[in-house]
Amino acid sequence: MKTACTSYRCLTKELESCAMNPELSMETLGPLHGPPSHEPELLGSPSPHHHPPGRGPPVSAASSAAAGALRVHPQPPPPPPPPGLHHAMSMPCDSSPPGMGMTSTYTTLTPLQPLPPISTVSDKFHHPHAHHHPHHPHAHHHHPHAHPHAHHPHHQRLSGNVSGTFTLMRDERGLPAMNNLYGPYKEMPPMGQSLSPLGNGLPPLHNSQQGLHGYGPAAAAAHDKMLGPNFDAHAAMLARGEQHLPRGLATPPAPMLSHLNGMHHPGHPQAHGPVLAAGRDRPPSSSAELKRYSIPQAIFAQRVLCRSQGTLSDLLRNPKPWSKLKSGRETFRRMWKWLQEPEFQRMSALRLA
DNA sequence: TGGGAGTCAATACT
DNA sequence: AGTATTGACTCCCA
Repeated sequence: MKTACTSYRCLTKELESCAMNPELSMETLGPLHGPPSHEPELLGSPSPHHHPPGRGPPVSAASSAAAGALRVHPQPPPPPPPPGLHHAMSMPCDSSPPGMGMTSTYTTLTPLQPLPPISTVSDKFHHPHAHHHPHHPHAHHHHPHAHPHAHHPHHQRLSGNVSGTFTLMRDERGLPAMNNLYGPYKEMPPMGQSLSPLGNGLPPLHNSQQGLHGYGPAAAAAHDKMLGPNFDAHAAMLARGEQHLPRGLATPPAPMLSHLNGMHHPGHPQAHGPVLAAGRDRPPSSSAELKRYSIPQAIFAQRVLCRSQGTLSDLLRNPKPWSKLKSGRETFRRMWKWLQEPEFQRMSALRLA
């Protein structure tokens, strides 16, 4: 795949240029310094670039798993999103022009539009109309890396305050149709729970507030330590962090989420006390959450993260320390943004598939 | 040029 | 059907 210019990378760049502004504020996020994300978005080009690989013989799972586990290092928390950003996310992947975001969906609920690149979205958040073209949502977009290099311009920061977290919120009411939205996914839990597929592990926080609490100092302390454990974790952190963290602290409590995935990292104490506090009970792992809601990794990966199922699976199982992440941070950002959105939007996004 | 990071797509496994 | 694993590939940086 990636060979030709058709490769998604190439595409990505192009898109990027067009599409978005990624930035998101991760910059704001502090630790993250985010690179500008460039989001790749999808274009759907399914070209078969890839080679046929031959897969080797099966490897023992155990060993693999172990290996994966090792990878994780404790890291500093992902940068929490800037406080202002809340809403940003909407459609991550699509190449829709800026300006359009799921947001519109918000209103209309039209679901299925592909999400525009996060960055884009984020910025756009303000504009509620998303008109995305219907790209094929499914097109495989494979866009590879977000290019870290791109620099982005400044975007404005979003200020919203949507509580991104999983609260169930507003949606409840707003969504009469919720069921529909969720339709595809089996049981939706009662509201109150966190929906995030990612499972932030957080307890149902209803607002980020709660979560944030935890973030305080401990988090800061933890800060460079590890992040996490997982994808979720990162995302979660981002998500939450943003809201309450003092700006100064931009750091989110990374650790908190450690086990989200179900992984425990013994090594890390969860210093994150408070954070966890919220969830002390052990928040569900992301994976668990996904399962809970019956959201397939493939769907989430594609729709929200613009990545392949395998990539998501790997991220969840083998999280890397934030500090080690480079362009891969973009993926987390996406997640973060997604988290920031109102649930129903989140669901809508997923539903596309 | 080599290595690391990130991702994909195929495939194995549940 | 969904998830985990893995080889291959691109891009970036030292």
